Amino acid sequence: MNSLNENILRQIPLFQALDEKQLKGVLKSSHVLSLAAKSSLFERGSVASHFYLLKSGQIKLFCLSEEGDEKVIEIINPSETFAEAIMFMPKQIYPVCAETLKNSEIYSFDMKQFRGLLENSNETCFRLLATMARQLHSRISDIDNLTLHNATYRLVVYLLGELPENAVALSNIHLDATKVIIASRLSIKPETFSRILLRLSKQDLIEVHGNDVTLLDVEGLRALV
Amino acid sequence: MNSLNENILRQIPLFQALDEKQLKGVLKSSHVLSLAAKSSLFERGSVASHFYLLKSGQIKLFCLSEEGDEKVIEIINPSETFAEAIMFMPKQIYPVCAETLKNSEIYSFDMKQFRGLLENSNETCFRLLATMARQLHSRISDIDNLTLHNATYRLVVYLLGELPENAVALSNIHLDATKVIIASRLSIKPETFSRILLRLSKQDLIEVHGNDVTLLDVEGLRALV
DNA sequence: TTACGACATTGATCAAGGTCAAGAATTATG
DNA sequence: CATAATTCTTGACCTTGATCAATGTCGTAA
Repeated sequence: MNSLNENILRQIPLFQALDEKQLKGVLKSSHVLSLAAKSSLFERGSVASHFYLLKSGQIKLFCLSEEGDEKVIEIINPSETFAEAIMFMPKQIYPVCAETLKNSEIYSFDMKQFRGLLENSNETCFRLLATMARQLHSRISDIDNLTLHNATYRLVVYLLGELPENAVALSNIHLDATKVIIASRLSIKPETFSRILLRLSKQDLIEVHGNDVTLLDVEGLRALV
Repeated sequence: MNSLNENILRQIPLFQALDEKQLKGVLKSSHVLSLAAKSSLFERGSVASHFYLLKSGQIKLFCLSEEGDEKVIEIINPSETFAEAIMFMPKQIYPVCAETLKNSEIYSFDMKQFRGLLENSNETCFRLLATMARQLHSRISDIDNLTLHNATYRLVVYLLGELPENAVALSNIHLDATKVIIASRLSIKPETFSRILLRLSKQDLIEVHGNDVTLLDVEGLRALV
């Protein structure tokens, strides 16, 4: 079975507190979208009527300047929901753009309908509050990094953050997006990104092979931040 | 009557949906704090057990770097609540520091107690969701401005944002915080802030007298952004 | 296999804004 | 009112990371 069903929804925190009837309602008002890589899902400023759950693929949420420069706010990976917060914004308008980075399957949910459910599921409200609190914290942390720390710091923090919990010496990290995208997520230009990786390599802190980065000296990296 | 009472709470959106009994509960578990200017209310990383409503005065929420540099995330003015979102963060820890900018009176509310109320007031959940959605949007907009726009742009946007709705030609703006604080809010160094104001003055776009700024040419300013 | 396009690297140069230091202006305080 | 303490401004200089341009690498499709 390829289309959205109850079992899939039950895996997602936001939907876990819904009873069977509510879940059925969500399913009924949901749709599956299949988009090729580099397709737009929504534009900043357009009317927001749905929020989303990524089934497979990858999506970037980003802002554009007048000159066409792009800033990636967030990279969405499978089984993550996004754009839920807009349900409660004063204007029902997407504040960022969304575009697929890979071929993607996306579930969409009707905001109005879901808002209705929330009125009868306090626990789901709590889950949404938790989701939004996490996002808010993450954005504050982004601002902190942008304003109080330099590009190298941000990149090293990113690398260390990609380490699995059970980090051992010589841990390997796979960059699961092009370097241009990751650079933009960190607000670094691709050229600078490349130069920083080179410098860290020369200092024997990391080793880079394409999109695979080996952290040679985790302690040394931690010392930088 | 100087201390917190129902009438004050009923003015604040977050509390408006509570019934009388709930409101009484909130009052019972709340306290009033009086802090002189430049006092710390809480530190980043300390355990968060209360959220706050500013009665009078002014407070800055800010981050500190290892070197002691400061980034003001938000300036809190009277009848604004803050730190509510922490109730729903994975760790009950303040993610920023808070310090008074002026002598301040602050109401504090017990998070645990309020969370309990939320379980029985769906509408209050909705109000909190709306509050947090607004904050999230505001942080995203900050990131957009930081990464895609330069210091002059940010300052001009700030000035235009301070215009009252019914903006007329030659509108006057009062900077209700020291320039150092506003500069930090905009992530600009005080020296640069001062230079930008000077340049805008030379271009006859604004006129500065101490903390009062007259926008001489609103159209011209809008053209810059 | 080549040829094309996207992604990545490297070098040379530049500019925005930061830093440091001195002085002016404003505000608070005894 | 005088003096101290902030806050603000201005000048000279510097640093980070951006920009521009050229070249290299890799994967895909004809």
